[in-house]
Order: sequence, then C-alpha cells, then structure tokens
Amino acid sequence: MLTQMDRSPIISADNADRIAGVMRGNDSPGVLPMLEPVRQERADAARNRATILAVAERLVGEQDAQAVTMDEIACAAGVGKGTLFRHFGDRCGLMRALLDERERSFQEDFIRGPAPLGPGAPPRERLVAFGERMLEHIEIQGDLLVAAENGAPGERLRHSVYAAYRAHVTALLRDSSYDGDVGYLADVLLGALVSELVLFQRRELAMSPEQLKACWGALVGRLLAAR
Amino acid sequence: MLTQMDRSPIISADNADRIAGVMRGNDSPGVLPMLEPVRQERADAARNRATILAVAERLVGEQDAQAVTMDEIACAAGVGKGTLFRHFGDRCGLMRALLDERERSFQEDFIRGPAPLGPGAPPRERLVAFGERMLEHIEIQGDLLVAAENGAPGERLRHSVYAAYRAHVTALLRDSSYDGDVGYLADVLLGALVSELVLFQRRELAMSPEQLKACWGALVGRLLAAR
DNA sequence: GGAATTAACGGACTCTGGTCCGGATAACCG
DNA sequence: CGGTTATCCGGACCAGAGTCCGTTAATTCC
Repeated sequence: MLTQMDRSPIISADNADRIAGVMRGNDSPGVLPMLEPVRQERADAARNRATILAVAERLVGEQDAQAVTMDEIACAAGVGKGTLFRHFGDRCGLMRALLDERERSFQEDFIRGPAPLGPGAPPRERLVAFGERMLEHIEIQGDLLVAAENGAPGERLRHSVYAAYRAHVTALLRDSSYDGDVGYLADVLLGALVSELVLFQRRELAMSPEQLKACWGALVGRLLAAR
Repeated sequence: MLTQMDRSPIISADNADRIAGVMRGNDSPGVLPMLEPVRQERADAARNRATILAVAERLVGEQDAQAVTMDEIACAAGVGKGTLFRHFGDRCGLMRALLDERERSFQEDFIRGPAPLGPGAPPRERLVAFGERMLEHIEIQGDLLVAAENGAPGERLRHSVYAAYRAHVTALLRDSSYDGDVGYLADVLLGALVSELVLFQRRELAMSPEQLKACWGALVGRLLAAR
C-alpha cells in the first residue's frame, strides 16, 4: 500500500497551481507534454514574487495576519496591486504561498520521512503522528492557516493540499485494515484538525496543546482499536 | 442527565442575539431581570423586518444564495441598506434569520420531541437520528447554511447555535457512558456534519444521501460500541 | 545592437459588505 | 391633540478584494 503515493510529487499550494496553469495553457490533444513546457518565469517576475513574499511574511509577522490588507502588501513591496493578484490569484493564494515551504517539508516528512510520521511505523502510529504534527503546525501558524483556508466556500476542500492529506489519511486507514468507508473517515479525522476548530478549542475552550494531542490520540486509538 | 437542558429555552440564531442585546443593555448588578425588559419592537421596525425576510427568502429561492447581494435585498424590499444591517447585524445574520424557524423546530425536536430524536431512545440512537436529521437539513438548505456559516473565522463556533448542538451531543455522549473527553468528541462529530463538508461529499465526491447517513451511523456505532 | 514579440506591470476602476449620522416618525405623555 | 423623546430610517460614504487594459520592458531573433 501507499506505493503509488510514495513516488508521487509533492503537491503544495504553489506548484499545484502552477502545474494546473501550465496544463490549462497546453491544448495539444493526445500527447501529454509533462515537464518540458514549464517556461521559465521572467526575471522581473521572479524578483517581484520574492519581494512580495518577503514583505508579506514580515507584515504578517508584525501584525495580525487577518488585518494585513492586499493594498498594504503591494504598497510595501513597491508593486502594483495587479501584480499581487497575478502571482497569487487571491488573498488566500498569497497566504498559502507563505505557508508553502513548511507545507512541502510536512508532506515530504509524512511521505518519505522517518518513522513514526513517515513509512516504517504501523499506520495507527503514523496517523497519531500526523495529527500531532498538524496540531503543532497550527500552534505556530494558526492565524495564517485560518487566513489561508478562509476563502470561498468549499475551496479549501477542493484544493490539492486537502486532496493530499485526504489521500494520505485514507491510505493509512486502509493499511490499518479499517473496514468502513475510509474516505469518509478521513474527512472526519481531518475535520478534527481544521485550524479554525483547533484555535477555537485552544482559545475559547482553553484546551492545552497536550490535551488536544491526547484527545487526538484517544480518538485515533478508539477508531482503529485492534479487534 | 439532560434534565437541565430539557428545561432550557430554545436558543436560535435570532432570539439569542436579541437576548444578548437586552442583557448587554441591562447593567443592574445581582438580580437577573429575565423576560420582562424585552421592550416591544416599534411597529415600522417589525414591518420592515418581516418585509426584508420575505423578500430575502424569495430572492434566495430564485437564485444562488451566495449570489444575492445585500443591496439587492434592500432595494427589492424598498428599504435602505442601513435597515438591513441594523436588523440582522451582517450578511450571515440575515441568512441565519432565514433559517431560524426550521432551526427552532429542530432544536425543539431533539430537546423535547418524540424518540428517537428526542428523549426516550438510548443516546446512541438519538445521536444517529441527530446526524440524520442534520444531513436532511443540509440536503434541503445546503447553500443557505453555507452562506450562514461563512462569516468571520471562528464566528460559527462561537455562535449560540453551535453551543446548543455541542451541549446536546456532549450530553448524549456522557449519557452513553463514553469514557473519553466528551466535549472534544462532540466537536469532531459536529465536524462531520458541517454543511460545507457535506456539500463537498455530495457534489464533489458524488456520495448519496443514503451513503452519508450510513457512514454517519457507522461512525457513531464504532465510537459508541458497547464494550 | 536593434526590432519584434510577448510576458509582466500598475493603478484606476468596480463591486460588495459594512458604517455613520442627520432627518423622520412612532410611541408616549400631559 | 401637540410636544417630547427615543427609536428607526436611509442613503451617502468607506474599506478592502479583485479586475481591466493601456503601458513598459524583458526576451528573442535576426
């Protein structure tokens, strides 16, 4: 199990969109081009992209992520607003791009990294580690994650990042010989790791990170209990 | 168990806000006034409120709920935009008000109605019925529900309607002598009934309503399995 | 190096949710 | 009734997300 996934490329916020863009642009019927037609970004575009990301990261660090406006970022980066939206699509896209590096390394870790997160450990332990890592991520980047997920209704779920998580959790559940609908259970489990919910539990319900991890572990344990 | 809840008033989108408003306005320390100081709405205000709701309901029925703008509603109702926002706070508030009647009857049913949704049936069955009823509600009012929940981050979770659901599910779990953190599990279970997710499962994953109900039933069954 | 091509730029513009406050009016009182 | 007051009205106004298109400048090709 998991073999197909183990060789698949990492799907992150940024490159998924770029790949989609490339594939959309290419209409040659029949033959899949794949990998060649990724024409290099123009130098000024790359420079601007980097500047925007750097400036945005700084601003988001200084103030509440939710409060930073697109105008503000564009202005501080010394570019026009159009440039922002061309590069990142919308506000959420920019926020996702800020999370991209960490996102890649997370996916790298649970696909190919060391146990218990990566292959090697039994699926139940991998799943526990997956949730714990996610909770840690939310602990650090919570507000940014919320800003990134706070787009049009359902956009979050349709996005490739959710698809990657879902595929991973689904595979783990199947490996652990769970006998129900593994996809459905994946949705439910990922629902427990939605940043909006976790922040609510942390801030409104005053649950501690340890408590949340314990609850997650208990949940997984109960669902995947050896029979 | 559940005795306290069984006597509590129904908390719905609309009256919760009104109560909150009243209680905010009243600063008398010590004595809780409760129930008297709800000064009647001025006649023109009541008339406008009704008109707005009627018009909004019609518009939301005609087109996609997501596409109806506040200006459009105000204009069609022949009132100023300010009037809309004064009555309902924000867009989500208006959407919630549209769902209010059904919401009340739902809460009435699971608090005091006939089994298996209401008291009488064993908690596990009540929980299954709760989810099924919710899924049916989403089937009918999905887009409106999404529009109503699609507010500021975390607003949905902080709202009294979520609190009511959470209290109910928590109580059921406790009654069924679940030995983990009942509040946490309530959040997880309610996460499986979030309208955004359910619509994703219905539309993107092409799951049928029956399939969703079956999955919900299986989930509850597995979590509350007799030991 | 210079012309042609085309990607990228940027800021004016639109659209929509939400706020504000001077004016209108329902409700209450004598 | 006529006056007073608290409530409500409504549309001008604001802010921020996202679009459009005429202009600019990398890149490419001779």
